[in-house]
Amino acid sequence: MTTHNINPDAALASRLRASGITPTQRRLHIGQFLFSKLRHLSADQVFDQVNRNSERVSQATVYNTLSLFVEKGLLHQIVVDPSKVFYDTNPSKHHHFYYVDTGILEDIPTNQIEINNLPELPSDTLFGGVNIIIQLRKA
Amino acid sequence: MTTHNINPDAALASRLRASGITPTQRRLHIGQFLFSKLRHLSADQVFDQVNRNSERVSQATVYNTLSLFVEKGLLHQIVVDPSKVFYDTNPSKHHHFYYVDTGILEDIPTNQIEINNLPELPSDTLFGGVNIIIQLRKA
DNA sequence: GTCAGTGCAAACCCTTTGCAGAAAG
DNA sequence: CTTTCTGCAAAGGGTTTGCACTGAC
Repeated sequence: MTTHNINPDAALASRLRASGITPTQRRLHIGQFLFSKLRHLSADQVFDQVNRNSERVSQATVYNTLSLFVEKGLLHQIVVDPSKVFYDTNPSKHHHFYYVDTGILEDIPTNQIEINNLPELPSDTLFGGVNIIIQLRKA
Repeated sequence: MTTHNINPDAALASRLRASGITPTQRRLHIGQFLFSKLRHLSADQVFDQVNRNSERVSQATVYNTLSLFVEKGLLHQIVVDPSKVFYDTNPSKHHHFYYVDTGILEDIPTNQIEINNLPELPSDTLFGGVNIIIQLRKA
């Protein structure tokens, strides 16, 4: 069967193409790493991990690729504070716990949280999303 | 009456002392400007405004003072994204609208918004606050 | 007089950019 | 072959820091 393909790169390549991204070697390599599980990583962490093995990817390419993936909707960028920016591979709508002491960001399962009495939006405006980050500290 | 004082600096000085801040000239000057009304300003905007008249305050002092005021609870720091950090003089608990197109941050009145089904916090953690920023775009 | 606060300029961190060489199609 | 991508290193923006001077008390 021609549509069956056991090469994970091929699957990812299709996914990238479907999002309008040319599947280059570097992007496939970064993508394989990112999308192998749900993650919350900084650009720096991605850079380190992606250069663990023989493969070599520059900082510029890591930044460019992450921005591109965000722009095309494959990743979400989560800003905790100016020096804490994470890239989240969980594609579903959800919010986050941020552990202040450890600097770890964690998903809050989608539908647990619920916002009521959302104020009326000012006229001539459209809802563009909500970011909710719940900060947690050691007990 | 000895406790009556029409000098606004004196009132602010007491306020700063009450928060454990030595009321220096620079801090009073920055404080007078900030606390004269509800504001959402970047460090840069504070620097500009505070240097409008004869008074001269360095960048370092503006940054130090803003951090000190945040640490002592007189201001809140609102992070929209890494290059959009605001200092909010509204002391009450509230959330924000962020106008993506204009870069303006605006308060959502305190009690309008309501979060339900807050998930149980992981064990050994304390609630450390929630940040909610609702992004708005032009209709 | 002592300790904290301030200004200046340099240092910093993270991210972006310019440009020449490499890869995609 | 043409266009897009990539690496390198330099530049950029916003914030912090080191140090000598000034001000608070």
